[in-house]
Amino acid sequence: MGRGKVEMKRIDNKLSRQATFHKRRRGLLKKAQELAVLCDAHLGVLVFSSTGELYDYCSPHTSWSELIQRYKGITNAQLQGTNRDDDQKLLEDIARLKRERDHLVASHRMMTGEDMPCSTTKEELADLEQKLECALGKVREMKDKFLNQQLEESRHKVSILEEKNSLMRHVMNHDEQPRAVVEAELMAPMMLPASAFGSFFPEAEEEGLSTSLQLWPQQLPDVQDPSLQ
Amino acid sequence: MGRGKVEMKRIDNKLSRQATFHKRRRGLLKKAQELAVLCDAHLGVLVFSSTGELYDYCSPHTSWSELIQRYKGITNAQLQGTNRDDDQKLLEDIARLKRERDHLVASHRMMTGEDMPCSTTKEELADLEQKLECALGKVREMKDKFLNQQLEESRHKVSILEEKNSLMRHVMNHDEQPRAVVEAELMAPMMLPASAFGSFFPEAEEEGLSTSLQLWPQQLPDVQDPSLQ
DNA sequence: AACTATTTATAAGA
DNA sequence: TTCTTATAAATAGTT
Repeated sequence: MGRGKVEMKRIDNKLSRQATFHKRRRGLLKKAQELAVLCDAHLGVLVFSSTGELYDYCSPHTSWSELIQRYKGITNAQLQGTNRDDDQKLLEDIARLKRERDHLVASHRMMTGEDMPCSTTKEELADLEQKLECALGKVREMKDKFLNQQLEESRHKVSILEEKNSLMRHVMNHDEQPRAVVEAELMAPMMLPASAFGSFFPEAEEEGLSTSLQLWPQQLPDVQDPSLQ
Repeated sequence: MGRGKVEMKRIDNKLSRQATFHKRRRGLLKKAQELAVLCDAHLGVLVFSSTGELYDYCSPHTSWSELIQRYKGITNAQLQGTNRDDDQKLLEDIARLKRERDHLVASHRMMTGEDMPCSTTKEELADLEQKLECALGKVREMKDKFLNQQLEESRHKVSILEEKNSLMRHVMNHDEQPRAVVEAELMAPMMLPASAFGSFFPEAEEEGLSTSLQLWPQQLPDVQDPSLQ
């Protein structure tokens, strides 16, 4: 329901992903409350944005703890009917996650050309090469954008300084204005965006956003708990 | 969205209330999964009909227990009936593995230039560029080695065939030797390495080595169990 | 369940 | 963000 059909997969562009998240989250919570009101149902919706913000809705006449207790009651009852072995399930989850992790680590090694599995074929190598070229292009584009931004800001700074400079020269040559006024103006701090020499995305510093990625491209993360290896 | 506007209050008629519940419940769960897929959000929807039936949706990359734990963490609410103490350690392991996994996935996205965190600095971009260049170089080197190997083997094959060919010509022109001997020699299979047109590392095929990476550079792995996503 | 006339939701663009 | 608008989707009332 929009200007075009939309493919049901993760939206690549970060900005439109955020925009869509905002709109659809509101839509979802609205529909949830409509369902609760119209049909007198007990329900809850719990949403975390990718940055970890929490949005939720819980229908009238109930509460999250009640919903969760009912949920536990029903799912446990169902589990009891079949396989009552939660611990086993958790252990399986752990095994699966470890496999996933190992897979990702291996992917990373492959991507960096650090370690290629024996079975790699010619086609896979060509494919990998193409992916790396594409990634490199994107990163260079980003770097370029970044440098241009800094250059522009630096030029802005230069022009401000030149202006002050000429004003100063003028004052020194003619000494016509009351000195106090001129000095006050010269002392005023320059207002430049904080990002002039900081990170690529200035807003990140202001809002205290912090992803788990900051350590990146240094190394793969070390695993903290040896028992998990 | 229907034949008429609908007032936002409990539907009195029981039948239409049930019909609406059925339709809107499906709509809600569908929208929930769309939001999760499109925006990569972690979310859950829990619905109880007035007769107590349970319907729920939980997005990939999370689980109800995880959602509830996060909710608890944020709201500080003392929700009960969630986990037994025994499971606590296992759940912590799972949480840690998930964090690791998310970190790796994010690294991969960064590496492919698909998604760069806001906090990326100039230095990190340059570093990433350098890493990608290095990786690209390694992959190209490997491809080169691979092609050269195939070329060499192909040339070897050519030289063997030429030799046989000249032998044949000789026999046909002079017909001096007993035919049986010549034919036996011509029929012998050519002994070429198995890898001539196979994978880069011939020994893999013989020893049945198989890593979990074969699907690589296509995509990040899909997780098989929705409860783990 | 199916069918549509309508209402809603929302994608894209400003 | 927020508004607008063209369009896709959801669904109310009906069969």
